[in-house]
Amino acid sequence: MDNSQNTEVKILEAARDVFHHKGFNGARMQEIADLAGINKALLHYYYRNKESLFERVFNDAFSQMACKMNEIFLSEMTLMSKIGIFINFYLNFISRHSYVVQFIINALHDKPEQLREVILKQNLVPELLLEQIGKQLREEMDIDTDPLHIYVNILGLVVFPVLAKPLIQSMFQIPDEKMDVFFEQRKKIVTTFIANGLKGYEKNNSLV
Amino acid sequence: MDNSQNTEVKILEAARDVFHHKGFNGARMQEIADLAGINKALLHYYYRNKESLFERVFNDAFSQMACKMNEIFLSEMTLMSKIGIFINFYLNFISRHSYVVQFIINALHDKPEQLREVILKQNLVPELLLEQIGKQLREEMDIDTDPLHIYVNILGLVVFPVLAKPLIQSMFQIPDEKMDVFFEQRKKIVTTFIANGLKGYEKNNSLV
DNA sequence: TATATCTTTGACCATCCGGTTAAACTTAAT
DNA sequence: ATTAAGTTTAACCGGATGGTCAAAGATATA
Repeated sequence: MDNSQNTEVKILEAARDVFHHKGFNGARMQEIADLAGINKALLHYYYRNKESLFERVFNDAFSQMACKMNEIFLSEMTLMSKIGIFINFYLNFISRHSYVVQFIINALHDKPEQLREVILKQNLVPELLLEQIGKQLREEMDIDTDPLHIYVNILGLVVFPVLAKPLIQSMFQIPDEKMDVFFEQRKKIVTTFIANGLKGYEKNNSLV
Repeated sequence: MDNSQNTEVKILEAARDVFHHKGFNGARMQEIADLAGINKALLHYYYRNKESLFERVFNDAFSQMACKMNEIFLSEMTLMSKIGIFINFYLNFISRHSYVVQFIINALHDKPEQLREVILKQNLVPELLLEQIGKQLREEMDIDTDPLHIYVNILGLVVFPVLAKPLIQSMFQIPDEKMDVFFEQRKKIVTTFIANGLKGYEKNNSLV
């Protein structure tokens, strides 16, 4: 029994590594088995097939990200504090797990219907999150606009550079060390950029 | 001769479609041949192997995007005009070619070294672009900050929602029609968000 | 018409890859 | 000790896939 749990953990960790880095089509069951230090048949003993293993990995990755966002944006703080914390947490987190977001986005791009079910099973109620952001925009900053746009703006400023890191590096020939500095700088840069960007939506200046 | 040019075009169009939608690992040479209406062996007659065909498709996609960006940001206009035009052009363009950016980003993520060479062969001098943006920030808006951050901010606000479209739709259960509206709204939203965000970088307020 | 070159095809090959099977091993309960 | 259930393995299978080859068809040249 003890050993079996251990095996499952090893499988999950190996599958996570391989799927995150190579996606569904690029991943090989053999490679996952090798990385977990087990037989390929044992992989199919624990997970019926590649798809079910992939779904499990996706579920874990997605819930991890979504829960953290919920935790931050549904907590008891100023909206601007939340945004600051989110930016810092996220830019730190992805310096170590830069592929997770791309993995999620690609997975959802490849099999939208299949994974939509996986997402819905998690009962995350993300509408609450938007409601909460909308409420705080109104009450704390006198801004009455679609909170989804604001949320997407924040995500875009934080997440995009991570997704596009290889693109940016290739285009502008930036070495790895300078990219670390770049991401560290963004913590401040993005925070003030958002703070100032929001001022455009104040009530007498609203777009909607 | 005439027919051979025709064949090459058909191959390129088919390869583009398949690679853009399914990536390198998801694409099948047979599918490309079928879509082009030719034999699979003929594919290898024109392009030695999958990799070389992929490189060609990547090169075309990348140069198309990069040239358009260069064209806009190196033209003779106010920086804010350029940004406005870029936002409008881009949000229109990707409503029809939503997968191109993701294709480029994924390709560069999968084979950074290999494709870096492809990029360098194009002699795009993107440093000029940053220089030009930096100059206009200084002269037109009295902003003295790293133009790369600004450029990435703009790209993030415009490109990220496109990349994350399936993610956003799944999370918030937004139907296709509403997403069209959403992207149309962003033209205004992003423009003012950037305009206001930039104000935070005015000289006596600079971060660097 | 004969010849050389370029284009296209059908058939084929080696390998990879997801998945299966039957048997062996381990463990805990009786 | 026997049995039953859970765990692990080696060997194997069938189909998919990237790639090749020799020959046939088309085209232009002399």
